[in-house]
Amino acid sequence: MSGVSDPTPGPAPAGLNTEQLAAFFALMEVSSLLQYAVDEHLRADGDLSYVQFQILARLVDASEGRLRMTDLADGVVYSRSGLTYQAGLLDRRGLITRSPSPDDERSVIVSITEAGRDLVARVLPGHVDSIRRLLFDAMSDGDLAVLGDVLGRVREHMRAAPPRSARPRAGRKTSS
Amino acid sequence: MSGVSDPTPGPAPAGLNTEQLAAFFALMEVSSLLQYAVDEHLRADGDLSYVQFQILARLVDASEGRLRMTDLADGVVYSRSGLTYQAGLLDRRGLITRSPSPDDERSVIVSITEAGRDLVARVLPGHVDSIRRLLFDAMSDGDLAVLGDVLGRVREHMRAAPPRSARPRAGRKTSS
DNA sequence: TATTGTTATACTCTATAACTATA
DNA sequence: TATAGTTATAGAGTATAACAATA
Repeated sequence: MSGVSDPTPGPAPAGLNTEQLAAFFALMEVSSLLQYAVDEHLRADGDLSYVQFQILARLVDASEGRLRMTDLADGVVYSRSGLTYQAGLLDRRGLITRSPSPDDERSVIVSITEAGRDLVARVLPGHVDSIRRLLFDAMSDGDLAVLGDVLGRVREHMRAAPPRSARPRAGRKTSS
Repeated sequence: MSGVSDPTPGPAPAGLNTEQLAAFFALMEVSSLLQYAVDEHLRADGDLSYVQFQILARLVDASEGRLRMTDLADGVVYSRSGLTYQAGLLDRRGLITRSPSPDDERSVIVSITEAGRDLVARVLPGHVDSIRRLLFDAMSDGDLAVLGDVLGRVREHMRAAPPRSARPRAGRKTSS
């Protein structure tokens, strides 16, 4: 990576040092492999993409297994149309249902069905297992503590300066 | 995340503990946000996807800016057809050229062009900058050292038990 | 027979814009 | 006017399988 990491000789003024570069590439590769493995497991075990699993998992954890579309979209990165697409797929499979909200006629309440809960329950052990095998079997308790701490702080930092909300096309007021 | 992290009361026999779960989610979110931001920058600055940038960056670092298709495919996760697709895009834009290898008539040598090098050079500062701002501005030197160390070990662990090479359809001998 | 790479094809996913309906 | 959601549509990306050519 010499060419990219250090395109010009010298003290590399505004670039990343070797250590930073290595950490960045390690992070990208680890997350990529993890993403790939998790996706494959969910697909094989329950014919679910990671996104679909996330939606279901969110609903499982939600009060009474119900959330508005907008609340789901806020968690999963997607555009609203993307969520509608995924919700359509899950709905068609009987894993969720959608109904108009009594409080706000514009809103749609997404509810997880029994079949949805069952599927999550069926898929979860293998999901968790693959994460443990790939990720946590390679680190000590101390590693875990530090990793969680650092990544937690980085996440807060990133959320504070959201990369994707930079151009709020419609909505996402700065609460001003 | 109580429902997912702890579906049944008790000592959670084969599951992940709270700390592991938090670390996992932090990792997934951080890498997702980072991926998103980096992708957006590369797209805006040079009309490149991250994959395309990776291909070009690899070529820049390669001896004389040349690599075989297979070598490129080994680094970038893609299927061969996927690489052919991406190479076609880069070729069309004059960022790379492809020519038959003199050594092995089956192989194709991919070479980065001057335009390709220029584009990488033009895009690199912003790329590096966004990584630093998002990732490294939120951590101390000590954090960086530990993060790099842990992730490096995890990466080795994952490479040792490759998730995607589990089903080598054609190729990828275990060198036995 | 194994390897390298391309092509054709189908499919999944995502994003944009236009649209409806309610607040 | 702003918000919630859907639809239509187009585009990028990926995977599979069939294929040709060379080792």
